[in-house]
Amino acid sequence: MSEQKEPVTMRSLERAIDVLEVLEDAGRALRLVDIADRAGLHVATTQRLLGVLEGRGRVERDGKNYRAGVNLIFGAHAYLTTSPLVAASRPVLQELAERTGLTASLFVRTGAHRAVVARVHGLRPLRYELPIGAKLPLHLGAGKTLAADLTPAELTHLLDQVGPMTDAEGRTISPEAFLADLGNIKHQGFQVAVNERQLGSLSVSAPVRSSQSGAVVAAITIGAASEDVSDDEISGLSIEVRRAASAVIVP
Amino acid sequence: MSEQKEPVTMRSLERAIDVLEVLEDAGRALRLVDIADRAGLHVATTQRLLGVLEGRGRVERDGKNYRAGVNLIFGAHAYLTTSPLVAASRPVLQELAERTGLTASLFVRTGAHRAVVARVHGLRPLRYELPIGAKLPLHLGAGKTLAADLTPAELTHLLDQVGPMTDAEGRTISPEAFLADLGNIKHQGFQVAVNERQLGSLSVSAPVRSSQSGAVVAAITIGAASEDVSDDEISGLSIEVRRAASAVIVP
DNA sequence: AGAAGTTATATCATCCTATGAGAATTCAGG
DNA sequence: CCTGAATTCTCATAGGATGATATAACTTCT
Repeated sequence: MSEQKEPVTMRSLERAIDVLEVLEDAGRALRLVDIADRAGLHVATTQRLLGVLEGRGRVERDGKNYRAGVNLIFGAHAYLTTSPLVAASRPVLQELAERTGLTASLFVRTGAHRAVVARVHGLRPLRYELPIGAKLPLHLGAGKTLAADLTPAELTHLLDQVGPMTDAEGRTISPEAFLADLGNIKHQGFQVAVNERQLGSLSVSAPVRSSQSGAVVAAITIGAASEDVSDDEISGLSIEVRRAASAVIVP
Repeated sequence: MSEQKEPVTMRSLERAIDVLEVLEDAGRALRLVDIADRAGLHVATTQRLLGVLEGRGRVERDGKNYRAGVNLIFGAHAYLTTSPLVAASRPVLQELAERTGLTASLFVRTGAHRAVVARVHGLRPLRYELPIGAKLPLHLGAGKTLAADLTPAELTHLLDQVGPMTDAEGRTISPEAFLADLGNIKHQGFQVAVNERQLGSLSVSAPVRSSQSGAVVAAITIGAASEDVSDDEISGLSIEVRRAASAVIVP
């Protein structure tokens, strides 16, 4: 097997995206050398790329510090307003938030991470803010629901991409424990996470599947402060979440 | 004058951005030829660019239809969390929304358009949704507050970039009327707009200026349903908005 | 259904453009 | 003020992006 037709490639464009990803992941303004360094590019090349991106409003700078530019906002808007998945999920999240009173979210996997792409607050909002567009790991909370569907090969690849995994309490998660967890989640069809990504909070997640391929394309999650939810409420919540997840029809 | 040092340029990257902009402005999935057409590129070139962008999760496709991809969301998140302007404005918008009970927004100009980059709802929320990332014209509503600071040369350029201008009621706005409006706004230091972009709604805007250059870098606006605000309330609101706009300290 | 017209995908020789070394300049900080 | 580091600029070269062309897959007619 594997007569993999090699993917299309364009060096300059790939590199421009590398630069953007550096800025996106940095979370703060960076100087030229830092960007060049992190992207693994020559300084002159990096400068040229940044120059073009700046000219197009996709990068901004204050003096010598570069950061993400305003025009990047239109891409996100376009994604959110044209994605069939997001459109199909919105009413479902709405109803889920109403029925449970909790905050309902939709996560999408992208590479070795996941993104929050939709969110509806319930009556008891969480005290921490998790804005649309946040990039989160796959080994914590709802992430595992997304990871559970990966092939062994993809999992191996993921494991050495992310390096050592830890939870909110700083404890190390061994690859074995992680894989065992994924197995359980896959078997159960949903997942409960307590104090994983965020201390004092709890989440219940279930996978959203493509109606034709059956592949997991997203996860629906409800989140709450640990103290707001008793142990015996959880099974009821898991039913709600699973129902919601399967109510999303995505082609 | 005009010893303009010509800007850095990289054909392939510029074209990739052109393609992205086409998708961002389309508001729906497009087919290959349409994209090539709108971007003014050869089909083969467009296909190659889309292939790379898709490989990087910045474009997605269902069959033959291309649309914006998930990974674009991280760029917006990065902009919103690292822009000093947005950070400085947030608490001000918060207070403005509380004091007036109306929805307070921050707009930034980019080229011949403006973007909603921050928004805080007051007690009486508007009935139409204007999500973060929406791209709006400069000739309506708060747009004019941003346009008022442009140089004559930039205005001329703007005018033939946008073509014929109309308002929410479909009436044509002549360039002369537009320029006259800008003059008034510049002179007054704030702006009231009724039924301009959205029928039945009203907005009051004021410019946010850079503390060193004095240039207009953004606009703060409060919006309301026309019926919720009486004529004599408006001058009070304009004071609030101007105070808010000048309370934003941006380097 | 079948044909004509579109659209998408694949291939490849050519020329143009991105590249990175290097020099010049500006900046930071001791 | 001086020194090392970071940024900006220039340019020859190699290597990659380009688009004409060809083939295949879809649409849309009659």
